[in-house]
Parts: sequence; structure tokens; C-alpha cells
Amino acid sequence: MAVTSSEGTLGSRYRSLRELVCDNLRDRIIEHQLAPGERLVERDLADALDVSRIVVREAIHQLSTEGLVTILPRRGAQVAALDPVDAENLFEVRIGLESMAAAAAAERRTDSDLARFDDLMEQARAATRDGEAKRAAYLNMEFHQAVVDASGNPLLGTIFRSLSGRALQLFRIGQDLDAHGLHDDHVDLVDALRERDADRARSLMADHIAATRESTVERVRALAERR
Amino acid sequence: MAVTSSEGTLGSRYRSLRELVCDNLRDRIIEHQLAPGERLVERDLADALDVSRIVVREAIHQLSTEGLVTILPRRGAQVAALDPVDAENLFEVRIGLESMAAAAAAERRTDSDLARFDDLMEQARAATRDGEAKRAAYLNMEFHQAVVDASGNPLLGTIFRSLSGRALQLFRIGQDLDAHGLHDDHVDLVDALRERDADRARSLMADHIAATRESTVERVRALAERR
DNA sequence: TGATGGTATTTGGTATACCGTCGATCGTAG
DNA sequence: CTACGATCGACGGTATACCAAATACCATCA
Repeated sequence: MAVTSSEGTLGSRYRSLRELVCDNLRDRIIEHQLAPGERLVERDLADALDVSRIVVREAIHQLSTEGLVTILPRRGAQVAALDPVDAENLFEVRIGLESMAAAAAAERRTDSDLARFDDLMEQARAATRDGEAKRAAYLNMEFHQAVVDASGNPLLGTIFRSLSGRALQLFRIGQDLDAHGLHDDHVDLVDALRERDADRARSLMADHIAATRESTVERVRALAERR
Repeated sequence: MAVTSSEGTLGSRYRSLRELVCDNLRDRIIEHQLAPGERLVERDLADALDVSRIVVREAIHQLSTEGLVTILPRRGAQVAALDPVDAENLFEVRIGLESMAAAAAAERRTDSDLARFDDLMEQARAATRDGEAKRAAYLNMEFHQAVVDASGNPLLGTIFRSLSGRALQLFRIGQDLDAHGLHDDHVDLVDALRERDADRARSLMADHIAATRESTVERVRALAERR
């Protein structure tokens, strides 16, 4: 079982089987290949992925802490439902968390952070231009992750990471949200970060997330009612 | 193996072995019976607790997501170190998260929330008076949890819960911090919540946590240097 | 003294089996 | 035809045993 990622960083970039399975399931949930509400049967997944039940179990538990999977005691796991209220709550938390992170990042960001922001923005713009909606969504989320990481508080990064799966699942519902407005927001935000303007970074981040909230929650609501 | 808790809530309040082991380890880590840096050997714990290795494994992974345990790939797990910087980061996140929650709670709290706040405050005061430092610490944390829960955003509650173990571990280092000042802060906060004053609740919460931060981080630093 | 090689320990992962619970189905009684 | 109850199968929760790989420790040798 080859686990050799092309990542050339020192030492072998080891990922445990659990993480690999976790990534696999997460990706399929985000892409709605595993539909909300769908049951995740340990034995079936273990057979399909050719790993042991234990590994699948651990992956499912991990995903449940990310909110992508709901576990009903003694009855198994299912893909988390797409509930408009949950979506609202997620955005509320993101606004609080990320605007705090943006303010901190404005004060603590390094020049290489700035370079990373620019790089991710440019890649996202290219992906949007080329109609690669999935790649664009992931890159935009990576941009947010980069800003949070630049806050200098690793705990913030960890928490955000555990939320980003759910956020991506929401973004990947319909087609692309207004990717251009998104890009412009990011440009402004990076400008504030570059000038170390903490207050502006904070409010830009809050407004930016609030803006995407509206359309996203609306689409979740539409999907929920169509059912 | 009797798992019948006396909890009379509808349906049996089922706790899996994994959760029981998790609780056991968490408690011992918080109380420093398992010292920071101490190795957690799966087989030993499994034997000691009379459960299988699998269960211990899952519990350890769970605790690592709470930050109470550090996992080194292929080398096992150890109780998380007490690092002053980590402590700072934890408090920074708590300030952001809980002041946001306090503001929301001011707007959404119910009367029964208020009753619960009063109850927990009173119990904590009694515990402090009786010199039950451990009980007081847990009750104070439960008070914070109650405020976060009253925000009406379950996601905030989940995130806070995953942080509270680490926070308790920090609080249980030396002796009691200034429990009376703590109590007074809580009284003021509840007053703001009662009057639905979101801004006051937010800033009171932020100040309150910032106040406990100083002394706590200081003690962690002292402990780290003594080593 | 320092490098080297071997050995013991421990994790990561697998296979397998058992039990208890839950949900669904089906049959029977009213 | 509905309602209730017994049965059964599916699946999660747990235990045990085992293997492979990697680390840490220790002893030996140059």
C-alpha cells in the first residue's frame, strides 16, 4: 500500500491509514457523493476501501468531531444533514473566530505570510477563470486557513480546520457563488493585513463572511425545502 | 458491566466504554495524577482499566482533539505539556469565543437559563466557602459552559466543551485562584445577561477571562521554569 | 570514547469472533 | 383491516490474537 505522497519535505510525510480513510470520506461528503443523511455502515466501507473496520470506525469518529457525520449510539453513523440553522450557526462562529484571527494576523503576519496570501488568491482567481469550481472553493478555503494560521495562534488554526470541512460542504451545494466578489474581498483584506491595520482587517473579514453567509444559507434552505 | 447511570432522562443515558475511559483519563490528567509529559502506553492502560487496547486507543485520540494529549506518530501518546504560550493561546481563544457567546446569550437567554446561572454560581460559592477547590473549579467551568450554551448556538457549545478540559488542567495547577473575585465577576455578568445588555455582557466576559489569564499564565510559567 | 549493531518495546494495523441492541418484518389476534 | 407482539437479521461495541514496522535502549567493538 503505497503511501508515498510526492511531498518532498524532510522525512517521509507519513499519513496513517485512519487519516487517509478520513480524507477519502471527507472529500466524498463535501462533494455530496455521499448524500446528507446517508448511512455509513462500517463493514461496507471497510470492504469497499479494503481496510479493517477499526480504521473506518476511527475515521468516522474523527469526522463526527468535524460535524460532517452524525453518530447515533448503537445505531451507526450517517452523513450530517444540511440544516439551515446549522449553517447559520457555523457562519456565526466563523465570523467571530476569523475576524479575531484577522486582527491578530494584521499585527503578527510576516512577509512570507503575505506572499502566501497573494499566491493563494492568484491560484483561486485562475481556477475561477478556468471554471474549476471545486478547486476554486478549496483554494478560497485555504486562503482563509492561511489568514487564520498567520494569527500566530495555532489553536485558532486547529479549530478552524475542524470547521472548514463543513463550510466546504455548504459551498459545494449549488454552483459557484459570486467568485469575483469573493476575490475582491480577499484583495481588500490582504491590503489591510499588509498595512497592519487590525481594525480594518477585523471588520473586512466579518463583512466578507457575512456576505457569503446570506447566499449560502439561502441555498441550504432551498435545498431543505425542496426535499 | 453496569452502565446504568442514575440519570433518569428519557431513554437510557448510554455511555460507551470509550467515553468512560476518556472521562477517566481526562479527569486524571486535569487533576495532574497523570503528569504533563507522562507517556500513555496503550497496553498498560488497557490492562489497568480492564478494557481492550482498541478502546484505549480511541479514547486517546479523542483526548488529543481536546489538546490534553499529544500524539507522536509511531511513538505513542503523552500527556500534553503545560506550555505558557499554549496557555496564552487558549485564553485568547476563550476571550474571543466566550465574549461572542455572552453577547448572543444576552439576547437569547431564557428565564430558565438565568435560574441555572444562579444555581451554578451559588453552588460554586458554597464549594469555595467549604474549601472544595476541585469542585469549585469544575462548577465555575460549568457556569461558563452554561453561558455559552445559552447563546443558542450549539456549535459554540461544542467548541467550548473541547477547550474546557485544557482550561481546567491549567486551573488545577496551584491552589485556588482568587475565587471571590471570580464570583463577583460572574454576578456582574449575570446581571448584564438578565438585563439583556449584550455589549456589557461581552466586555464583562472579556475582562473576566483576561483577569484569570494573568494569574494562570503566570503560574504555568513558574511551573515550567521550576522544571 | 564514540560509532555501530542488535534486541526489546510499542505502536499501527489486521483478522476474527461474540454479544447485545435496534429496527424491520411478518404473523396472529381482535 | 388494523394493531399488537414475537422473531430475525443487521450492525455496532468490544475482545483477543497476531503481524509488521519503527523506535529506543543497550551492549559491544574499534
